[in-house]
Amino acid sequence: MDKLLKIGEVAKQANITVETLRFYQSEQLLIPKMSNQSGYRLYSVQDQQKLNFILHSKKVGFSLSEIKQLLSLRTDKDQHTCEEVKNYTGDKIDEIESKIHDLQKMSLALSNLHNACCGGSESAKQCTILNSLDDPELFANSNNKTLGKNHD
Amino acid sequence: MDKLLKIGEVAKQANITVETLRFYQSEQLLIPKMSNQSGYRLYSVQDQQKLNFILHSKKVGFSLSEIKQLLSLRTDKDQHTCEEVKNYTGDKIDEIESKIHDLQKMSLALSNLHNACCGGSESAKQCTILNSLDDPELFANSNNKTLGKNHD
DNA sequence: CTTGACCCTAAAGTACACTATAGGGTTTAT
DNA sequence: ATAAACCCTATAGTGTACTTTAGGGTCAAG
Ligand SMILES: [Zn+2]
Ligand SMILES: [Zn+2]
Ligand SMILES: [Zn+2]
Ligand SMILES: [Zn+2]
Repeated sequence: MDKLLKIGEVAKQANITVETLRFYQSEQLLIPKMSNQSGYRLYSVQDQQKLNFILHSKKVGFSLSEIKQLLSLRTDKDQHTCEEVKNYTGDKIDEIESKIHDLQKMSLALSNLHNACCGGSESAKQCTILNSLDDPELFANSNNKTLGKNHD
Repeated sequence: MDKLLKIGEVAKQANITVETLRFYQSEQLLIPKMSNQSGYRLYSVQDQQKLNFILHSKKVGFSLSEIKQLLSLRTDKDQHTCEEVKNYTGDKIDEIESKIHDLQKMSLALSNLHNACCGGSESAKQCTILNSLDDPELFANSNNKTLGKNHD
């Protein structure tokens, strides 16, 4: 019933290498059970969910040691007080909200560039609308200026 | 009129070290003008905005080489066609939206933990509500389960 | 019963993003 | 005019997160 996958199958599904999975084990991030007749690693569905969390967290800029702490909130509850859990999660939530905010600004700035550009095969140097936003949009603290379309 | 700051002042404002700024120059990411009487680096307001963009982009998981490409959209327009610009920005926007999505899931999962935990000084092992969410919330593909409050 | 695809450990090597060190010039304030 | 506080270059070293190498076991298919 509890489907266990071997390292190669997990790696393939997650689009990472088996070496990365062994590395995560050596770092105590994701510890599968080991088959005691073959010595092979066997990953449960929960292990695969955990791996998903690791990969998504990495993508948005968390380090492996931060991810380890996040995972330990669930796994090592008895090592923390409720106060610690509450403070830590509160701080992380703030951090995440700030990342979301930064990403929304970047998305807006790039959308302005994207919408302004005609997408044709000529040099973007000629793209006057692209030229017209020559100071701010891509940078932080940008304002929400909307632009028209097309060249010249 | 154009206020130029020395490296130490810029570093202090951005809360990074002068070595990092010199490193960014060596990587062609942020190239200030050099005073030709003292040989000191002089950073313009635009340079500082650029630095802001670099720092915010880094925070959300972009590598220095990705950031360099993003910056080059504005700086080296003549080296790209409109088509390239449009495709590149389109792809980056998708990537950013996906990061936002992941962060929103993490935020929700951590908020559930945060709201469930009483914040008291006892071991979180005792925190039955924290115990009750013992499989999914923190992990990817989580669903939006809302929890009550308090211990026992 | 062997061959190929897969798995194992241990240890060395690599890419990225800094960080520190050595040796020296510039500015500013007393 | 001299000393603290700042700046410079060049180069070596560090931490993180893998990646590769070397030398073997395991397992399903033919
Ligand atoms: Zn264009
Ligand atoms: Zn165009
Ligand atoms: Zn609690
Ligand atoms: Zn509690």
